[in-house]
Amino acid sequence: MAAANIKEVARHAGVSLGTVSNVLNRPDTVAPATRQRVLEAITELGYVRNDSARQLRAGQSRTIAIVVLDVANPFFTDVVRGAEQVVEEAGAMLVVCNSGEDSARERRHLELLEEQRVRGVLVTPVRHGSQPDLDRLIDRGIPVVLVDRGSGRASSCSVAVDDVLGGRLAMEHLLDRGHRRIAYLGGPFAIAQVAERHAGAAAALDEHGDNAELRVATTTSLTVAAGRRAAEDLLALPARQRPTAVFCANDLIALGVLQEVTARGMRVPADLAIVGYDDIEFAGAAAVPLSSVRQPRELLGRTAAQLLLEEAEFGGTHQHRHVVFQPELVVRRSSDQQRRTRR
Amino acid sequence: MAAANIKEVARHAGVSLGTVSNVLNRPDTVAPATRQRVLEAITELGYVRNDSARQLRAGQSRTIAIVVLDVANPFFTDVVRGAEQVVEEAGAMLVVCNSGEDSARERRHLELLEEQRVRGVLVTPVRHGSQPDLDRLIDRGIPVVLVDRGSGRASSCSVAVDDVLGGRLAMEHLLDRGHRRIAYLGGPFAIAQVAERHAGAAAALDEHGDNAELRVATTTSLTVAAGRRAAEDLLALPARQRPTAVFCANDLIALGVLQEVTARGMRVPADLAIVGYDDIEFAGAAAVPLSSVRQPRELLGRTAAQLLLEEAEFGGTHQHRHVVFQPELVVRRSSDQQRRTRR
DNA sequence: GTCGCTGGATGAAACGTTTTAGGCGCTATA
DNA sequence: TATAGCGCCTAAAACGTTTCATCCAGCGAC
Repeated sequence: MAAANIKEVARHAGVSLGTVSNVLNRPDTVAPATRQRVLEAITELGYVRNDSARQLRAGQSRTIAIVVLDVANPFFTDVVRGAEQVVEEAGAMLVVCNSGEDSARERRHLELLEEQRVRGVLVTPVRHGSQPDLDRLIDRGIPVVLVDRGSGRASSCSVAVDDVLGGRLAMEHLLDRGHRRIAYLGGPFAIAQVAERHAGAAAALDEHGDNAELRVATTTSLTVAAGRRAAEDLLALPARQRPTAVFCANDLIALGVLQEVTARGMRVPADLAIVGYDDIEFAGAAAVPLSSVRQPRELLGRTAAQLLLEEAEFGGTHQHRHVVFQPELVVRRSSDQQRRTRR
Repeated sequence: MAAANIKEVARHAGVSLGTVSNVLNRPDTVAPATRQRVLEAITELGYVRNDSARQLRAGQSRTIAIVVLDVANPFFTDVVRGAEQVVEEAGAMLVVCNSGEDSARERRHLELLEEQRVRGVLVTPVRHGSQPDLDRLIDRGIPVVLVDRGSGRASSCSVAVDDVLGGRLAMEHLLDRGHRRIAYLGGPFAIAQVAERHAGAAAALDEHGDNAELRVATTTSLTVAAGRRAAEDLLALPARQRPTAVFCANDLIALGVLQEVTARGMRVPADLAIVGYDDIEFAGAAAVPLSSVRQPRELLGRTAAQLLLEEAEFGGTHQHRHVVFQPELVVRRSSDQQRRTRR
């Protein structure tokens, strides 16, 4: 009932407190008979180790945290699963924190994690640019790995997918299919991924998009609901100005657009082509199967966790690394139709 | 760099260690001038409270855990978000653990959480029936709330949606649309929800299903992939035995079935009607919009968290409660077609 | 018989907080 | 002038581990 402590176990087994600790942590250094007695006392009293005390003494915990932009986004849940595998193999525990694309919540989480002396943090930051919160952690000696986010930072590892390339692939595809009025939907632009995918798209337009235009519609978040709202705005445009294709910063937005647009009786891709990003599991199963830029999600999580564990273990000699994966465009029906170009 | 502790802060500010603690915890009891000096010392040294020590002293942590069957399932991510709201308002921290429908992992998580002396646990258990792991926690005085899981247990609160009713609604709907060969897809049956939704379906069949039959196909998990596999098996049946409708234990399975079945050229709902469960956000956006049994997901999470906090606060006088919400059938195209009954 | 070694156990220090019992100087009250 | 009360602060104990320096008994080697 009341949590028994190691001292009571010791008394009960007729040994010293240090011996019980040895049974727990270095069982081979204690004589079999004694060990047996101690183990019996443990089960009899229902003793459970007090992790706070252990950590206090150790100065460090065995948990690793991952701070994601949105737990409900299938992209991140897959990243989490990847990280989980690696972390659990290493005997540590992964705690998942949700920033909800909100800097303040992100900071709050990082502070709490710092108080808990976590062994390391995987994080997809809400804003790019200077990140005092992260620097604090790093100064403190807590390893940080940026997830889905490249970085020139010399102070941490990062694992990313080339978002500029991803944006470029999507855009080239749409141009290739004959689209000339194209919209980019995503936001907020403070999120690096949003900005970089746009940059890629813009670059592709510069290079191959003779007389094509890219309209940008900023959303407040990367969710299905935000996608629906963005689609409404799009549909409110006079037909002649309305884009014939949209490239969305992620699949949730794309699915939102798809829902809204088909609900209003437009055909996809004939009236509006759509390309998403992430290739989440639901993209291929959508009303109109969604073209999307695929990222190796679980691999991203696994790699990030590996880098983190490595840094946590060999803090001194550790060399920061920046891993970049290549995205891949998956063309499905939502954009797979040639458009006759009107001149 | 090296984590400064409260003692150094005290020395730096020229006060005693207890005073620093007071500044941190009861700022109003210390004179403004002193408080100021201490706060300056804190920022100057970059002091961050050590949570392990705090907890050790307090005997309890301020974190609450939620153990879900599958972090990647949108149903659970919504439950998590609901719980998160409430927990954060209360100034606590929510950690999300994933059992992955695996009892061993569930146990491992519960053990770790017990070691951490969490303030409480929200859990959707992998198996129903007796749960020694949970009983252990409760014996220890750690409040447990069962989520999405009713219970006759007098030893904990629970928050659930009436799964038997949900199964019944789905089944009555399919019978009403004229189906006579119906399959139930879901598994493993050790998961209470799976068993109860089936029970509801079976009951409805008993009552209204003159000469109709319910075939059960057990899946190994509640995922899209499992749904696809189940659909393959279904399609392997000779046409005359093949069900004309399936009721799936959750939407992920239903989406898997939908994908596989349409890929093989069958029409939904004409050749096969589908009803899912949970009404996740992606259900309505599917290739064929999916009929589904809707559950109040966020509300479930919020309510569970509220009950937990209440129990954690008023442990002594707390009366366990069992909240049950009503599900609601949402009919969409995947099942909305009358079938001419052949006699 | 002495010495050194070894396997096994012990006792105490240390980790960084929070809390409690007091102490000190001052003011208001009797 | 004593006393009580108050505001502010201090010193020390306690939380439950882990670890490290010791200690002890037994034993083989010389």
